[in-house]
Amino acid sequence: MAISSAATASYLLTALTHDSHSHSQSHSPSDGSGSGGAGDSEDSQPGGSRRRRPPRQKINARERYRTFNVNAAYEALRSMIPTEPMNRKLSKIEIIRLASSYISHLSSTLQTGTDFQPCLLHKYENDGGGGGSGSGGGGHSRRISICTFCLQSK
DNA sequence: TAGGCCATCTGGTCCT
DNA sequence: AGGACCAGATGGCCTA
Repeated sequence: MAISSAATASYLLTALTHDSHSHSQSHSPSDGSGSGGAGDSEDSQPGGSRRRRPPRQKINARERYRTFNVNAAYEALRSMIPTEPMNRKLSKIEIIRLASSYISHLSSTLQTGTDFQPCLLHKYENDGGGGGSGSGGGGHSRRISICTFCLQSK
């Protein structure tokens, strides 16, 4: 992560628009045979006996740009999740899980009309129905799950 | 050093 | 046909 910068975005865009049919972009994160994959994406084999593969640079650049956009979306989502401290580093899976949990928390806040442990209150209010609010599981267990954001809002 | 996380490459599939 | 999306593979970086 931590790639979010206008410079990176502009680099990715120029890499896309310039078609990148040159090996001179050696300052890029990985222009041809980077860290991953088979690496021999080039069509120039010394022996020349191998079958030529179509140049992948353009496709790779597009994929990099797509990944950049995905990461930008992760950052946008991350910025909406309150954490302590606020700039705490979150992995992608943590962002998704916490965002899901935070949405549930906000939903409970709306339905109960209070911001003091709304998830707990909401659970008690719905206890008669039998269906647990979210969290899934077997449904038979009586475990009380403590909402992270309820704990934070003390 | 092992494990987690990530970026990148790559080939396949679906869509326009 | 070309682009978008996806999942698998791979290697690098960081932390406990």
